[in-house]
Amino acid sequence: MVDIPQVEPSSAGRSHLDDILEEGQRSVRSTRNLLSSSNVGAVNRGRVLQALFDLGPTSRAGLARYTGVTRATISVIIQPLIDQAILTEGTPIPPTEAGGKPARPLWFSNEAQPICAVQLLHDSVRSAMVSLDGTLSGKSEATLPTDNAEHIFQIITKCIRRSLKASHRPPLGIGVAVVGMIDTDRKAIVAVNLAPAMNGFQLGQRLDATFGLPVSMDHHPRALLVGDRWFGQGRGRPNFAVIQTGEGLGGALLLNGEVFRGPAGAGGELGHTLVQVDGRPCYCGLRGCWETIATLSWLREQAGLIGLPEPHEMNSRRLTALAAKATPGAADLLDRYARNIAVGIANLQQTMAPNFFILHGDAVEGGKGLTDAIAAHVRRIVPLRPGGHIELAVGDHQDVAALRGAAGLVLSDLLQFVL
Amino acid sequence: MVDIPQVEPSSAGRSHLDDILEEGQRSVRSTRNLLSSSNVGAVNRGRVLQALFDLGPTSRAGLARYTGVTRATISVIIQPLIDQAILTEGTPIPPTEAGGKPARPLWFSNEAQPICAVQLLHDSVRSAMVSLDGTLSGKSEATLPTDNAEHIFQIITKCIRRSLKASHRPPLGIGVAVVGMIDTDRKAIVAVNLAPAMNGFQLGQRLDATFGLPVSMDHHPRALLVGDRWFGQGRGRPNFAVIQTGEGLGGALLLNGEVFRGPAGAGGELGHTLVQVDGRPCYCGLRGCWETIATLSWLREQAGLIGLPEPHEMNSRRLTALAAKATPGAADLLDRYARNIAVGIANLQQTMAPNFFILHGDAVEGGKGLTDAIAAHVRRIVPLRPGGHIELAVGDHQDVAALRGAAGLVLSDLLQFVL
DNA sequence: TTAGTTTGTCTAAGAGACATACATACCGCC
DNA sequence: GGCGGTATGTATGTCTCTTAGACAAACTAA
Repeated sequence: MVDIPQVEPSSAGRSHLDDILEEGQRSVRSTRNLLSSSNVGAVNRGRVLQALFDLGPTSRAGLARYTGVTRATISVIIQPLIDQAILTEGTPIPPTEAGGKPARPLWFSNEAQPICAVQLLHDSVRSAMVSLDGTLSGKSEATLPTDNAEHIFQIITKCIRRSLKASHRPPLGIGVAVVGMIDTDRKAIVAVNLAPAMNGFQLGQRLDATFGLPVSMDHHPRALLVGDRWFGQGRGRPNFAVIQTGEGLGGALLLNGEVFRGPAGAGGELGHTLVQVDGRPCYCGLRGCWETIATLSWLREQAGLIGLPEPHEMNSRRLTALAAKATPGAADLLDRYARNIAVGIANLQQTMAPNFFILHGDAVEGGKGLTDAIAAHVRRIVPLRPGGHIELAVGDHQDVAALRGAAGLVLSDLLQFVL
Repeated sequence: MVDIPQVEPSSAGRSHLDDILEEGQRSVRSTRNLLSSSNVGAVNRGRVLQALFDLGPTSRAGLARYTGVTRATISVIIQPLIDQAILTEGTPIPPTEAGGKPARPLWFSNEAQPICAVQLLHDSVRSAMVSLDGTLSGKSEATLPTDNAEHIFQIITKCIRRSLKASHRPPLGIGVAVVGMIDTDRKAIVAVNLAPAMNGFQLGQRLDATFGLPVSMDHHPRALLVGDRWFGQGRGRPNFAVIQTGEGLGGALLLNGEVFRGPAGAGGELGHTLVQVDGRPCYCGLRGCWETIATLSWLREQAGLIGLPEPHEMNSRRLTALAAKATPGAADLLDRYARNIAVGIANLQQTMAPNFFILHGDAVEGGKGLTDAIAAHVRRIVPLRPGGHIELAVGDHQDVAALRGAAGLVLSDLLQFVL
């Protein structure tokens, strides 16, 4: 276990939205602290913004209906946000046949500050600016060395600087999605497979110090989750899960409108849940982890066993194509792969009942056929119960999803008005 | 699947605490509704009461420090609760060496209303009155017929009436712990094993109509969870899990201070998570459910296979005794049993990282030896990570725990001021 | 006796949502 | 064109509730 000293984060370079929402976060986060009248303002501002995100462009009256308050209240909350060019009024929408004054929809201003999104892999880093409606710009990418953490950090900051140039406004913050294990409390890297030089590196604190911006950081599946929550299929949903397949396996959960994070950001380590007691050995040292039967390495091994062509480069896309061409054994292997993936999803459904799953990673490449097969296996495994209709969906393309996810981390932190 | 029509619950016979806290629950529950100053009062009242629960008897000043507000605020919140005889002041506590005015500790009044707790099993019903400090009185029990739901309901109400006589004050509500599958939205029974007559019965609505009291209802593991949260080992903890073993397997989770309930109360169906793909057939129709390797029926079968005496009556207590007497095979079987139980706990830890587990049911009878063995297996299976120290504890005796749990359901509903 | 400390209460001020009334802007219809 | 109906957005006084600060009460230690 890597020893990680705790450091005070700087708070320089704060943005408008920051200042507005800060108060609401600090004390309201803890269940034991009482609410004060002044917190209410910050909390409600956050909720109105979240409602706007979930509904899309909406009039004051619409927001009032949705949030259960009077139109006057919404006006008071919205006005300063308009004054600060965070929101703008769109062109009035003609009323329905019933008549009435045209509604003036509110939405995030083009002038609003963007978010700097970073995706950190074991051998490369990618970054971009993400606007509040999910548009990417200023994409940048770099290969990472393996020698030492300082050198790696230099490359990362260079990459970020290139992206920052794409925006003439200072960003709201920097969101980092890391493919590896993270300590979300300390915003530090615990362990990245294949890149041991980064283990224990306080990336969050260093980025904060370098750019003077608030940093939000989490591991890859959780970033995909918040990306889908703000910009994708999960928009407006209070409960869903993200499952990422491919070389590894990961998951993340949104429960009752909140991103689930265990202590120090633990939880969601689905890849190493046991699905086969005394099963195949896993690289983690145990036997029968879900990873041993639902990743690409399993698929490649099986493809080799049944003599499919180029088994070492097998993946969902190729296997689906082979099955479509009626290659002997391909359809059967595809179904077994679907079943193996379904096992972990079913276990998660039994445990936490999110009811809605968004797939990311390799399995997405298998298309609707694979997705439907997985869904069918899940439904077969999970006994039906009231309110338990299970749906599977497919996430955005990996590249976009990851960066939007990193941006979503910042949004979640900013709007984390809880309750 | 049983079809369950929805019915409006009556709201007759409301109590003081009810009225006080009602407002805070209704609109604050949903994250999309905004807060109002008047909500703040209800929410804070709930939080102060929760703080008092978690801390034990505490002065106004102590509560103020804990909750981060001024003493004046606590006084304002507390005063009406004292006036209504929900709280009382205890004898003053002498100050420390530093001097100062003696603190007057606050605690729940003996005059405070109790809670009616009911435990419903497939063949019997038990009830009691539970005071706010967890004391049980007026215990009552009855065997249930199997013929039809109305008859069963009559017996249940008779049992409850006997318990109600033990209290001269009207209770805050009726809490029901059901050994079976529950729809918590509709407070209806979905399915009780071995008692199909009750399937689909709207128990909550009927009890409400009969007694004019608010009814809180949930399945057994979740009742144990809230029981431990209010009256047991989980007191004051924001995250922990309850695992119940024995004839069946169940679990429940407290996450970030809130009882986890999926849609319609789903979730925590740990017994039928897969831990052995293509494993032993389970009565649910699938193969390799956790239940197939970690319940008493597995233990009895294995005991028979290795020739232990009276295998059909084997349980943790007897097996532990046999192992202590160095009976051949007993210690080995006990360890395998511990390992099998640990598998499900480890999977839950990997998925949700509650870090603290309270065992209930048969495994408790195995004493510290079995508990330690389970803990050791869990720690072996789960890779260590920051903030991930795993602890196991043993719950109260089954009878007390279940009824306190049922009472805890009412408390949770009343104080459900969410974050 | 005096200074220091902690508890608990009182009062004025401030934040913020709510109810209500009102102006604005559109529809359909006579 | 005028009129009732309907929906949006704004202005005003009221209500709830926390906060800050002052103060009395009760105790310790020198």
